[in-house]
Amino acid sequence: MNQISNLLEEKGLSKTAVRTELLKSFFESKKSLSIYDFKKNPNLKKINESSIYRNLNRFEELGIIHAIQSPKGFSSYELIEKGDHHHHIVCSKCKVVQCLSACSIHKELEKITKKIGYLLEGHKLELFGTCENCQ
Amino acid sequence: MNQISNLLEEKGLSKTAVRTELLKSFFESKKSLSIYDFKKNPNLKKINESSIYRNLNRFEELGIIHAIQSPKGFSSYELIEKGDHHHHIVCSKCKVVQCLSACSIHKELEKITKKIGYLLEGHKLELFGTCENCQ
DNA sequence: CTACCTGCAAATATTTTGCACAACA
DNA sequence: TGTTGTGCAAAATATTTGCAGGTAG
Repeated sequence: MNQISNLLEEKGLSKTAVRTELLKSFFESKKSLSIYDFKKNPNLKKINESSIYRNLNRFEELGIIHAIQSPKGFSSYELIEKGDHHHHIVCSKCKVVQCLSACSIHKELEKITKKIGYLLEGHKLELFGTCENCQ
Repeated sequence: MNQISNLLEEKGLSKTAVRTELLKSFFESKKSLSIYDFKKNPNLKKINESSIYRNLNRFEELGIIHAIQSPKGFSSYELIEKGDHHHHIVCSKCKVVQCLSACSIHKELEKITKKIGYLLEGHKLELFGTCENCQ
């Protein structure tokens, strides 16, 4: 809980029930969370949606979380953590999203880009395929 | 144009004005297209949005295009292309975009995804770095 | 002719905004 | 006490659906 108070203070946000509950969700579940996850959470289900959206947008501006678009067309959010860089594969049929194990291609890409004089800083990779169930 | 007729026939779709115009857009512009691009296109701007959405969904089910979610929260679509597949690197400073030589990672990604039961159909990779001049 | 396709209008889903009241510092 | 946050209702944006008439094969 101290972690949450500190984070809010560091970012210059006042400590409110909504923000505390939202951040608690993020710290407790390491996966990405959407408005639907918050609406299922008993501690959050009676909080107004606009407050949730407003706070998520604020957290995003302050670099606490970042938004990713789910293939079904709504936003999900996850804590910005340094280090755990990895990618996702999306099933073309059922749209389920699965994490791949830690990214192993960066070194290889670095070699390719060095050849043409570039200094590689980052990359973004999205995979599309068919999952086991849908094949 | 024959390319479009053939594709429609191959997929068992009747040839209509809407489908022809949509596919023409995809073949002409190799970048991903959204509903906004179609509404700007003079040949498509008077076509009803629901027809566009219905056909895009159909094309997607049939494996002609795939949807990607734009970070702004709407869908964009692009042709699923066999063959001339390659990636781009964008310079963080001057924003110049350079093509990389033909993509060499697909086989490797296939191995990774096969391990978790997925049949890989495609991938999208964007690189960010600093070009020779800007370093 | 008959099945499929399209336009229109309405419904649904997701997110944002304005305003009045409430809580924080 | 004054600024900032929240709930509510309505608006804005993105997409889907039902139905009635039109078109392709």
